[in-house]
Amino acid sequence: MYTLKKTSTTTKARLGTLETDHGIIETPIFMPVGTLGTVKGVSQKTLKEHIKAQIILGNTYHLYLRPGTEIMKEAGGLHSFMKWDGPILTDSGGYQIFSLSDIRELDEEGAHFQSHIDGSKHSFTPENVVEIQRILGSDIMMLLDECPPYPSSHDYAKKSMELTHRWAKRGRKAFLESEPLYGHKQAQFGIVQGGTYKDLRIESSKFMTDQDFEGIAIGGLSVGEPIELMYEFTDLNTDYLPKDKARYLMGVGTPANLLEGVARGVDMFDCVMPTRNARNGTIFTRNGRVNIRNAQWKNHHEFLDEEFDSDLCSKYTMAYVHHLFRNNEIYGLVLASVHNLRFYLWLMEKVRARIDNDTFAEWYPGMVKQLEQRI
RNA sequence: GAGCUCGUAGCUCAGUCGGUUAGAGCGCUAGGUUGUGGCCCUAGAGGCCGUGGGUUCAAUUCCCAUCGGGCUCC
Repeated sequence: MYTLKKTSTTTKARLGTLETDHGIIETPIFMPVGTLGTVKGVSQKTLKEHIKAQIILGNTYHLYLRPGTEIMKEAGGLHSFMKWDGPILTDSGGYQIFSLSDIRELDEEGAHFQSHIDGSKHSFTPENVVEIQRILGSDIMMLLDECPPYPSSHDYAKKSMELTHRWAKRGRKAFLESEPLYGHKQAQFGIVQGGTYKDLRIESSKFMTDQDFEGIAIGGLSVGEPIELMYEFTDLNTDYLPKDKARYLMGVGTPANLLEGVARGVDMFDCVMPTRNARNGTIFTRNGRVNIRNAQWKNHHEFLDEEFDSDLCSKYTMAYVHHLFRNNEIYGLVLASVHNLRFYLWLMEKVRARIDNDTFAEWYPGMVKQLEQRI
Protein backbone atom coordinates (compact mmCIF):
# COMPACT_ATOMS: atom_id res chain seq x y z
CA MET A 1 0.00 0.00 0.00
CA TYR A 2 2.77 2.47 1.01
CA THR A 3 5.75 3.07 -1.22
CA LEU A 4 8.75 4.99 0.10
CA LYS A 5 10.18 7.16 -2.69
CA LYS A 6 12.86 9.21 -1.05
CA THR A 7 14.28 10.10 2.35
CA SER A 8 15.74 13.44 3.39
CA THR A 9 19.48 13.02 4.00
CA THR A 10 19.77 14.88 7.32
CA THR A 11 16.25 14.51 8.77
CA LYS A 12 13.82 11.61 8.93
CA ALA A 13 11.45 13.24 6.43
CA ARG A 14 10.07 10.82 3.84
CA LEU A 15 8.50 11.21 0.43
CA GLY A 16 6.13 8.46 -0.59
CA THR A 17 2.80 7.35 -1.98
CA LEU A 18 -0.12 5.56 -0.46
CA GLU A 19 -2.22 3.57 -2.86
CA THR A 20 -5.96 3.07 -2.44
CA ASP A 21 -8.73 2.03 -4.81
CA HIS A 22 -9.97 5.63 -4.74
CA GLY A 23 -6.67 7.15 -5.71
CA ILE A 24 -2.98 7.47 -4.93
CA ILE A 25 -2.07 9.77 -2.08
CA GLU A 26 1.23 11.62 -2.12
CA THR A 27 2.83 11.81 1.30
CA PRO A 28 3.53 13.63 3.54
CA ILE A 29 -0.10 14.68 3.53
CA PHE A 30 -2.61 16.50 5.67
CA MET A 31 -6.13 15.04 5.80
CA PRO A 32 -9.06 17.44 6.30
CA VAL A 33 -11.50 16.26 8.95
CA GLY A 34 -15.06 15.58 7.82
CA THR A 35 -16.50 13.97 10.91
CA LEU A 36 -20.11 13.66 9.84
CA GLY A 37 -19.61 13.14 6.14
CA THR A 38 -18.85 16.78 5.43
CA VAL A 39 -15.85 18.98 5.96
CA LYS A 40 -17.77 21.69 7.75
CA GLY A 41 -18.64 24.54 5.42
CA VAL A 42 -16.75 23.20 2.41
CA SER A 43 -18.18 21.52 -0.68
CA GLN A 44 -16.71 18.30 -2.04
CA LYS A 45 -16.00 20.09 -5.31
CA THR A 46 -14.02 22.80 -3.52
CA LEU A 47 -12.17 20.17 -1.51
CA LYS A 48 -11.06 18.39 -4.62
CA GLU A 49 -10.53 21.17 -7.14
CA HIS A 50 -9.38 24.13 -5.07
CA ILE A 51 -8.06 22.80 -1.76
CA LYS A 52 -6.64 19.74 -3.53
CA ALA A 53 -7.42 17.44 -0.64
CA GLN A 54 -6.20 13.93 -1.45
CA ILE A 55 -7.96 12.13 1.37
CA ILE A 56 -10.47 13.17 4.02
CA LEU A 57 -11.60 11.79 7.37
CA GLY A 58 -14.92 10.51 8.60
CA ASN A 59 -15.72 9.43 12.13
CA THR A 60 -17.16 6.09 13.13
CA TYR A 61 -18.53 7.30 16.47
CA HIS A 62 -20.43 10.20 14.96
CA LEU A 63 -21.67 8.45 11.83
CA TYR A 64 -22.75 5.42 13.84
CA LEU A 65 -24.88 7.60 16.12
CA ARG A 66 -26.23 9.61 13.20
CA PRO A 67 -27.35 8.70 10.59
CA GLY A 68 -26.57 5.14 11.72
CA THR A 69 -25.48 2.02 9.93
CA GLU A 70 -28.85 1.23 8.32
CA ILE A 71 -28.95 4.51 6.43
CA MET A 72 -25.30 4.13 5.55
CA LYS A 73 -25.91 0.64 4.13
CA GLU A 74 -28.88 1.89 2.10
CA ALA A 75 -26.70 4.70 0.73
CA GLY A 76 -24.03 2.22 -0.32
CA GLY A 77 -21.35 3.52 2.03
CA LEU A 78 -19.88 6.88 2.85
CA HIS A 79 -18.29 7.59 -0.56
CA SER A 80 -21.61 7.21 -2.28
CA PHE A 81 -23.56 8.95 0.49
CA MET A 82 -21.47 12.10 0.46
CA LYS A 83 -20.45 11.94 -3.21
CA TRP A 84 -16.72 11.98 -2.53
CA ASP A 85 -14.87 9.63 -4.84
CA GLY A 86 -11.44 10.17 -3.32
CA PRO A 87 -9.93 8.20 -0.45
CA ILE A 88 -11.52 8.29 3.00
CA LEU A 89 -10.05 7.36 6.36
CA THR A 90 -12.40 6.70 9.26
CA ASP A 91 -11.36 7.08 12.86
CA SER A 92 -12.78 4.39 15.09
CA GLY A 93 -14.31 6.58 17.75
CA GLY A 94 -12.01 5.57 20.59
CA TYR A 95 -11.00 9.17 21.01
CA GLN A 96 -14.58 10.44 20.91
CA ILE A 97 -15.62 8.09 23.68
CA PHE A 98 -12.72 9.53 25.64
CA SER A 99 -13.47 13.17 24.82
CA LEU A 100 -17.22 13.54 24.25
CA SER A 101 -19.06 11.02 26.33
CA ASP A 102 -19.52 11.97 29.99
CA ILE A 103 -20.44 8.49 31.01
CA ARG A 104 -18.23 5.73 29.73
CA GLU A 105 -16.92 2.46 30.98
CA LEU A 106 -14.14 0.32 29.64
CA ASP A 107 -13.78 -3.38 30.22
CA GLU A 108 -12.06 -6.25 28.47
CA GLU A 109 -14.92 -6.58 26.02
CA GLY A 110 -14.90 -3.00 24.80
CA ALA A 111 -16.08 0.55 25.51
CA HIS A 112 -19.56 1.20 26.86
CA PHE A 113 -20.79 4.74 26.56
CA GLN A 114 -23.78 6.99 26.41
CA SER A 115 -24.49 9.05 23.32
CA HIS A 116 -23.66 12.73 23.74
CA ILE A 117 -26.77 13.41 21.65
CA ASP A 118 -29.56 11.60 23.47
CA GLY A 119 -27.93 9.65 26.28
CA SER A 120 -28.74 6.28 24.71
CA LYS A 121 -26.39 3.44 25.65
CA HIS A 122 -24.01 1.80 23.19
CA SER A 123 -20.99 -0.46 23.12
CA PHE A 124 -18.00 -0.45 20.83
CA THR A 125 -15.85 -3.55 20.61
CA PRO A 126 -12.76 -4.15 18.49
CA GLU A 127 -14.95 -6.38 16.31
CA ASN A 128 -18.05 -4.24 15.81
CA VAL A 129 -15.93 -1.18 15.06
CA VAL A 130 -14.47 -3.14 12.12
CA GLU A 131 -17.98 -4.13 11.09
CA ILE A 132 -19.24 -0.54 11.21
CA GLN A 133 -16.27 0.65 9.18
CA ARG A 134 -16.99 -2.07 6.61
CA ILE A 135 -20.43 -0.51 6.28
CA LEU A 136 -18.93 2.98 6.02
CA GLY A 137 -16.61 1.58 3.36
CA SER A 138 -13.62 3.78 4.19
CA ASP A 139 -10.36 3.12 2.37
CA ILE A 140 -8.49 3.15 5.66
CA MET A 141 -10.10 2.11 8.93
CA MET A 142 -8.71 2.59 12.40
CA LEU A 143 -8.62 0.18 15.30
CA LEU A 144 -10.53 0.74 18.48
CA ASP A 145 -8.05 1.96 21.07
CA GLU A 146 -8.02 3.63 24.44
CA CYS A 147 -6.55 7.10 24.44
CA PRO A 148 -5.36 7.76 28.01
CA PRO A 149 -5.38 11.36 29.21
CA TYR A 150 -2.28 13.38 29.97
CA PRO A 151 -0.91 13.04 32.53
CA SER A 152 -1.36 9.34 33.34
CA SER A 153 0.67 7.23 35.71
CA HIS A 154 3.02 4.62 34.30
CA ASP A 155 0.81 1.97 35.80
CA TYR A 156 -2.33 3.30 34.15
CA ALA A 157 -0.60 3.95 30.82
CA LYS A 158 0.76 0.38 30.84
CA LYS A 159 -2.57 -1.24 31.62
CA SER A 160 -4.28 0.97 29.05
CA MET A 161 -1.68 0.11 26.42
CA GLU A 162 -1.99 -3.58 27.10
CA LEU A 163 -5.76 -3.38 26.69
CA THR A 164 -5.27 -1.51 23.41
CA HIS A 165 -2.89 -4.27 22.32
CA ARG A 166 -5.38 -7.04 23.11
CA TRP A 167 -8.05 -5.09 21.28
CA ALA A 168 -5.64 -4.66 18.36
CA LYS A 169 -5.27 -8.43 17.96
CA ARG A 170 -9.03 -8.91 18.05
CA GLY A 171 -9.58 -6.03 15.64
CA ARG A 172 -7.02 -7.38 13.22
CA LYS A 173 -8.60 -10.81 13.34
CA ALA A 174 -12.06 -9.36 12.68
CA PHE A 175 -10.64 -7.40 9.78
CA LEU A 176 -8.91 -10.39 8.18
CA GLU A 177 -11.99 -12.56 8.58
CA SER A 178 -14.40 -10.08 6.98
CA GLU A 179 -14.80 -8.70 3.50
CA PRO A 180 -15.34 -5.22 2.06
CA LEU A 181 -18.95 -4.58 1.03
CA TYR A 182 -18.66 -2.30 -1.94
CA GLY A 183 -16.01 -3.82 -4.21
CA HIS A 184 -13.05 -1.66 -3.21
CA LYS A 185 -10.18 -2.62 -0.91
CA GLN A 186 -9.97 -1.44 2.67
CA ALA A 187 -6.87 -1.12 4.83
CA GLN A 188 -6.51 -1.16 8.58
CA PHE A 189 -4.13 0.91 10.70
CA GLY A 190 -2.91 0.03 14.18
CA ILE A 191 -2.48 2.69 16.83
CA VAL A 192 0.57 3.02 19.09
CA GLN A 193 -0.12 4.08 22.67
CA GLY A 194 1.97 4.13 25.84
CA GLY A 195 1.33 7.58 27.30
CA THR A 196 4.47 9.60 27.85
CA TYR A 197 6.70 6.71 28.86
CA LYS A 198 9.65 5.66 26.73
CA ASP A 199 9.57 1.96 27.55
CA LEU A 200 5.84 1.72 26.80
CA ARG A 201 6.09 3.71 23.57
CA ILE A 202 8.85 1.44 22.33
CA GLU A 203 6.96 -1.67 23.36
CA SER A 204 3.81 -0.46 21.66
CA SER A 205 5.65 0.48 18.46
CA LYS A 206 7.14 -3.00 18.26
CA PHE A 207 3.84 -4.65 19.03
CA MET A 208 1.95 -2.76 16.34
CA THR A 209 4.72 -3.45 13.85
CA ASP A 210 4.40 -7.20 14.53
CA GLN A 211 0.67 -7.21 13.78
CA ASP A 212 1.40 -6.33 10.16
CA PHE A 213 -1.21 -3.62 9.73
CA GLU A 214 -1.25 -1.75 6.43
CA GLY A 215 -0.15 1.38 8.28
CA ILE A 216 0.53 2.54 11.81
CA ALA A 217 -0.75 5.53 13.70
CA ILE A 218 0.88 7.30 16.59
CA GLY A 219 -1.93 7.88 19.06
CA GLY A 220 -2.24 9.33 22.52
CA LEU A 221 -0.33 12.51 21.71
CA SER A 222 -1.64 16.06 21.33
CA VAL A 223 -3.84 15.46 24.35
CA GLY A 224 -2.51 18.35 26.38
CA GLU A 225 1.11 17.39 26.94
CA PRO A 226 3.89 19.97 26.44
CA ILE A 227 4.79 20.28 22.78
CA GLU A 228 8.38 19.12 23.40
CA LEU A 229 7.05 15.81 24.68
CA MET A 230 4.93 15.38 21.58
CA TYR A 231 8.00 15.86 19.40
CA GLU A 232 10.16 13.64 21.58
CA PHE A 233 7.75 10.71 21.52
CA THR A 234 6.96 11.07 17.84
CA ASP A 235 10.69 10.91 17.19
CA LEU A 236 11.04 7.87 19.41
CA ASN A 237 8.08 6.04 17.86
CA THR A 238 9.21 6.43 14.27
CA ASP A 239 12.58 4.92 15.18
CA TYR A 240 10.76 1.69 15.94
CA LEU A 241 8.25 1.70 13.07
CA PRO A 242 8.83 -0.14 9.79
CA LYS A 243 10.13 1.88 6.85
CA ASP A 244 7.71 0.29 4.42
CA LYS A 245 4.52 1.34 6.24
CA ALA A 246 2.84 4.73 6.40
CA ARG A 247 3.03 6.56 9.74
CA TYR A 248 0.07 8.64 10.80
CA LEU A 249 0.32 11.13 13.68
CA MET A 250 -3.24 11.44 14.92
CA GLY A 251 -4.77 14.78 15.76
CA VAL A 252 -1.82 17.00 14.88
CA GLY A 253 -1.64 19.96 14.58
CA THR A 254 -0.51 23.51 13.93
CA PRO A 255 1.34 24.24 10.67
CA ALA A 256 4.60 24.24 12.64
CA ASN A 257 3.67 20.89 14.26
CA LEU A 258 3.28 19.39 10.78
CA LEU A 259 6.79 20.41 9.73
CA GLU A 260 8.27 19.11 12.97
CA GLY A 261 6.33 15.87 12.52
CA VAL A 262 7.54 15.41 8.95
CA ALA A 263 11.11 16.00 10.13
CA ARG A 264 10.59 13.11 12.56
CA GLY A 265 9.37 10.72 9.90
CA VAL A 266 5.58 11.18 9.88
CA ASP A 267 3.66 10.74 6.63
CA MET A 268 0.06 11.58 7.51
CA PHE A 269 -1.68 14.11 9.73
CA ASP A 270 -5.23 15.09 10.55
CA CYS A 271 -6.50 17.85 12.77
CA VAL A 272 -9.57 19.94 13.39
CA MET A 273 -7.39 22.98 13.82
CA PRO A 274 -7.60 24.51 10.33
CA THR A 275 -11.38 24.26 10.30
CA ARG A 276 -12.27 24.77 13.96
CA ASN A 277 -9.92 27.70 14.33
CA ALA A 278 -11.23 29.09 11.05
CA ARG A 279 -14.66 29.21 12.64
CA ASN A 280 -13.18 31.09 15.57
CA GLY A 281 -11.39 33.60 13.36
CA THR A 282 -7.82 32.29 13.25
CA ILE A 283 -6.33 32.43 9.76
CA PHE A 284 -3.10 30.55 9.06
CA THR A 285 -0.72 32.07 6.52
CA ARG A 286 2.88 31.50 5.46
CA ASN A 287 3.80 34.61 7.46
CA GLY A 288 2.07 33.50 10.66
CA ARG A 289 -1.34 33.48 12.18
CA VAL A 290 -3.95 36.22 12.06
CA ASN A 291 -6.97 36.74 14.31
CA ILE A 292 -9.43 38.23 11.86
CA ARG A 293 -11.71 39.38 14.70
CA ASN A 294 -9.12 41.82 15.98
CA ALA A 295 -10.06 45.49 15.71
CA GLN A 296 -6.95 46.29 13.66
CA TRP A 297 -8.60 44.78 10.57
CA LYS A 298 -11.75 46.88 10.80
CA ASN A 299 -10.60 49.39 8.21
CA HIS A 300 -7.79 47.45 6.56
CA HIS A 301 -8.95 47.65 2.96
CA GLU A 302 -6.13 45.52 1.62
CA PHE A 303 -5.54 41.88 0.83
CA LEU A 304 -4.06 39.52 3.39
CA ASP A 305 -1.75 37.92 0.83
CA GLU A 306 -2.26 38.91 -2.78
CA GLU A 307 -0.04 36.10 -3.99
CA PHE A 308 -1.88 33.29 -2.23
CA ASP A 309 -4.62 31.50 -4.12
CA SER A 310 -7.65 31.71 -1.86
CA ASP A 311 -10.64 34.04 -1.94
CA LEU A 312 -9.99 35.11 1.64
CA CYS A 313 -6.45 36.18 0.74
CA SER A 314 -6.64 37.69 -2.69
CA LYS A 315 -10.24 38.39 -3.60
CA TYR A 316 -11.75 40.01 -0.50
CA THR A 317 -10.21 42.67 1.73
CA MET A 318 -9.37 42.12 5.38
CA ALA A 319 -12.01 44.70 6.32
CA TYR A 320 -14.67 42.66 4.54
CA VAL A 321 -13.71 39.33 6.10
CA HIS A 322 -13.47 41.05 9.51
CA HIS A 323 -16.96 42.43 8.97
CA LEU A 324 -18.31 38.96 8.14
CA PHE A 325 -16.84 37.53 11.35
CA ARG A 326 -18.09 40.38 13.52
CA ASN A 327 -21.58 39.61 12.32
CA ASN A 328 -21.32 35.82 12.51
CA GLU A 329 -21.99 35.55 8.82
CA ILE A 330 -21.81 32.00 7.50
CA TYR A 331 -19.78 33.08 4.50
CA GLY A 332 -16.97 34.26 6.77
CA LEU A 333 -16.69 30.76 8.25
CA VAL A 334 -16.69 29.27 4.77
CA LEU A 335 -14.00 31.62 3.48
CA ALA A 336 -11.76 30.98 6.49
CA SER A 337 -12.28 27.20 6.42
CA VAL A 338 -11.51 26.95 2.71
CA HIS A 339 -8.48 29.19 3.10
CA ASN A 340 -6.99 27.37 6.09
CA LEU A 341 -7.38 23.99 4.41
CA ARG A 342 -5.91 25.28 1.17
CA PHE A 343 -3.02 26.65 3.22
CA TYR A 344 -2.41 23.33 5.00
CA LEU A 345 -2.45 21.44 1.71
CA TRP A 346 -0.22 24.07 0.11
CA LEU A 347 2.23 23.70 2.98
CA MET A 348 2.39 19.94 2.42
CA GLU A 349 3.00 20.52 -1.29
CA LYS A 350 6.00 22.67 -0.32
CA VAL A 351 7.16 19.99 2.09
CA ARG A 352 7.06 17.30 -0.59
CA ALA A 353 8.91 19.49 -3.07
CA ARG A 354 11.58 20.23 -0.44
CA ILE A 355 12.07 16.55 0.36
CA ASP A 356 12.16 15.73 -3.32
CA ASN A 357 15.01 18.14 -4.04
CA ASP A 358 16.54 17.41 -0.63
CA THR A 359 16.35 20.95 0.76
CA PHE A 360 13.86 20.13 3.50
CA ALA A 361 16.41 20.05 6.34
CA GLU A 362 17.73 23.56 5.78
CA TRP A 363 14.31 24.98 4.87
CA TYR A 364 11.97 23.86 7.63
CA PRO A 365 13.43 25.46 10.79
CA GLY A 366 13.11 28.95 9.32
CA MET A 367 9.65 28.14 8.04
CA VAL A 368 8.59 26.95 11.51
CA LYS A 369 9.63 30.30 12.98
CA GLN A 370 7.77 32.15 10.27
CA LEU A 371 4.61 30.10 10.78
CA GLU A 372 4.61 30.70 14.52
CA GLN A 373 4.59 34.46 14.19
CA ARG A 374 1.51 36.44 15.03
CA ILE A 375 0.33 39.06 12.59
C1' G B 1 -53.70 69.85 34.41
C1' A B 2 -53.54 65.65 38.11
C1' G B 3 -51.82 60.87 39.73
C1' C B 4 -48.48 56.78 39.31
C1' U B 5 -43.88 54.86 37.74
C1' C B 6 -38.96 54.59 35.95
C1' G B 7 -33.90 56.92 35.32
C1' U B 8 -27.43 52.30 37.71
C1' A B 9 -21.63 50.11 32.20
C1' G B 10 -22.27 51.24 24.96
C1' C B 11 -27.39 48.25 25.25
C1' U B 12 -31.11 45.44 28.36
C1' C B 13 -31.53 45.24 33.41
C1' A B 14 -30.29 43.29 38.83
C1' G B 15 -29.06 45.41 43.49
C1' U B 16 -28.61 48.33 48.06
C1' C B 17 -34.58 47.39 54.85
C1' G B 18 -28.38 53.72 54.52
C1' G B 19 -22.24 50.84 55.74
C1' U B 20 -15.69 47.40 52.54
C1' U B 21 -13.03 48.01 45.98
C1' A B 22 -21.78 48.67 42.82
C1' G B 23 -23.10 43.40 39.67
C1' A B 24 -25.13 40.16 35.35
C1' G B 25 -26.12 39.10 30.18
C1' C B 26 -25.04 41.04 25.53
C1' G B 27 -21.53 44.28 23.16
C1' C B 28 -16.32 45.91 23.29
C1' U B 29 -10.50 44.65 23.86
C1' A B 30 -7.42 40.46 23.76
C1' G B 31 -6.10 35.21 24.55
C1' G B 32 -7.28 29.92 24.09
C1' U B 33 -9.01 25.76 20.88
C1' U B 34 -4.50 19.72 18.16
C1' G B 35 -7.97 11.22 16.21
C1' U B 36 -14.54 18.44 15.33
C1' G B 37 -20.72 20.19 18.81
C1' G B 38 -20.25 27.23 14.29
C1' C B 39 -20.62 24.91 20.94
C1' C B 40 -17.38 26.74 24.36
C1' C B 41 -13.56 28.52 27.83
C1' U B 42 -10.20 32.48 30.07
C1' A B 43 -8.75 37.37 31.05
C1' G B 44 -9.37 42.71 30.57
C1' A B 45 -11.42 47.67 29.72
C1' G B 46 -15.77 50.37 30.77
C1' G B 47 -20.21 53.42 35.95
C1' C B 48 -18.89 61.11 40.39
C1' C B 49 -25.88 54.93 40.25
C1' G B 50 -30.09 61.62 35.53
C1' U B 51 -28.95 66.74 37.81
C1' G B 52 -28.94 70.21 42.15
C1' G B 53 -29.78 70.67 47.21
C1' G B 54 -30.92 68.51 52.21
C1' U B 55 -30.77 64.83 56.47
C1' U B 56 -26.74 61.64 58.41
C1' C B 57 -20.47 59.70 61.11
C1' A B 58 -21.86 57.65 56.22
C1' A B 59 -26.55 58.57 50.51
C1' U B 60 -26.78 54.95 44.34
C1' U B 61 -30.31 53.83 48.60
C1' C B 62 -34.12 58.44 52.77
C1' C B 63 -36.36 63.70 51.89
C1' C B 64 -37.12 68.14 48.59
C1' A B 65 -36.62 70.36 43.93
C1' U B 66 -35.56 69.84 38.91
C1' C B 67 -34.82 67.50 34.00
C1' G B 68 -36.05 63.32 30.93
C1' G B 69 -38.89 58.66 29.52
C1' G B 70 -43.42 55.71 30.10
C1' C B 71 -48.45 54.76 31.75
C1' U B 72 -53.34 56.22 33.60
C1' C B 73 -57.18 59.72 34.49
C1' C B 74 -59.66 64.55 33.69
